[in-house]
Amino acid sequence: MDYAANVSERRRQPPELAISTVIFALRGDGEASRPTLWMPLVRRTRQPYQDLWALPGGPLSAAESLQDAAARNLQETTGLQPDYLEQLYAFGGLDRSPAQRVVSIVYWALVKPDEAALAQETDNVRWFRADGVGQLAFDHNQIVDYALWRLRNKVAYSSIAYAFLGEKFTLAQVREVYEAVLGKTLDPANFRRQLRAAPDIEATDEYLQGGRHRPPRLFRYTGSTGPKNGPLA
Amino acid sequence: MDYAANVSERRRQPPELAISTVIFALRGDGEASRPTLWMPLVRRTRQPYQDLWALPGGPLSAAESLQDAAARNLQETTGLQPDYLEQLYAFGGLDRSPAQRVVSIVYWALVKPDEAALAQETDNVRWFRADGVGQLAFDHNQIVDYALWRLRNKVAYSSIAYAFLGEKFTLAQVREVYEAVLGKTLDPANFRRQLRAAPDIEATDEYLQGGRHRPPRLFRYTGSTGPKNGPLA
DNA sequence: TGAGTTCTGGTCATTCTGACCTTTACCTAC
DNA sequence: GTAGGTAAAGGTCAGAATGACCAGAACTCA
Repeated sequence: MDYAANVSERRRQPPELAISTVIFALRGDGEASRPTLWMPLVRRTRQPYQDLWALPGGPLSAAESLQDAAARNLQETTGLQPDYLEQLYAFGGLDRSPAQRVVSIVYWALVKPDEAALAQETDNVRWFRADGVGQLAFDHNQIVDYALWRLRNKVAYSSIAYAFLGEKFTLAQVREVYEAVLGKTLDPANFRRQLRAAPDIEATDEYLQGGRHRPPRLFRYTGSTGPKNGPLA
Repeated sequence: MDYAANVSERRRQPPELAISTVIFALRGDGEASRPTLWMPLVRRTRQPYQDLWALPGGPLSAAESLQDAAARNLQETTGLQPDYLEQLYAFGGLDRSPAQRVVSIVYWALVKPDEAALAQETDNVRWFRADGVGQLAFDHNQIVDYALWRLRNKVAYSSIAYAFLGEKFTLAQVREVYEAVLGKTLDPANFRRQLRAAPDIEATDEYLQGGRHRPPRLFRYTGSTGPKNGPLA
């Protein structure tokens, strides 16, 4: 009965529009192991779901595009300005939020290591491993799962891996991105062969010093960054 | 000045939420040639863009999910109940509609030939070739282009082609779907080899009679229909 | 009966892929 | 300084997948 009352109550008001973003970055775990996927979350300071962690987001201002709203909100809540920002999905189930019905248009973003290092951790903003976020507010666990699914798919057929890397990188670093995202190890020699055949990866004449082994050559990505499959491209 | 006034006017009101759908079906062109992609459009009976053709759509009712809203609206405007219905994109540019700002969550659908044959053509609903829709209302040309892009991509790596076909079909009919969508001819023998290697295509012991050539065997698709990559799957 | 059509199965060369090996070049420990 | 460890870098090899093409089978129509 309470449920039916809630439903008919909601029926009177138009759904509210909100923007949220799932942000991915690659971070070295400890010192020894390989880098893994991380994402920043914000703590809810109000009901509902007070004190639970949630995706950064907020209402859509009337005078900005969806993408602009996502970028601005990201900047305000986490201080991040990602190089890669793309629409993920519009979530509009009836019971996503207990009181007012909310339709969330969710974006997903990839940030480079230097950008991720700048991001301040505050009491209400904390980075989590993507595979260990715990229970989140609203349906945000479902959203994170879907974003991970999209990321894993897209990394396999697209060139988004370089959105995780700086201007110059070794081929082993590219491989670490793939390994972290796909969750499996790849043969270094075969991986290298494929990348050397790719048209938009250019060898520099610099080498990365400091490892306890033969110094690897640095490469540069000359393809276009950012999402290329949107309706605007 | 007028423009600035419009913008500040819009700024006061929250954006309106609407649902639209791009519907694809395969139809035999004339008699001789191959089937091509078609889509139903509805005539605008009000301003803005009165008398122009537009995608079927309407406002989001407060008590139904996005997908349900798309399916219901589709049924009401075109009489169609597609087997395949998937979210395409959320369009939220500032100037999509001249007066009130509208955020449209767009779905795309694939219908089988028997379903498409049922669809009534009225004065305000007409089928168009997908590559010759002319000028549409709002930003619907851009939306159609994007839907076509998605369809062409997805047909290449997914099994959505069978959403265009009935229960039993010849391998040549499957090839015609690919050829119509991709816009190029495919080698019949090589195409057949690939389909025979696919796990979820099953040969029946029936043959299609009536052609002026050797009767082709009928096959059945045993995989799951409908979108499988959504956040709910 | 022969011509025309598509169905169906096959060959062949090329490319792509995964598994694995060898040499190179650095670092560190002795 | 020398030996051993490590990853870089390039290569081989067999099997799978792909594209181009050929030939017989099975129907209809003239």
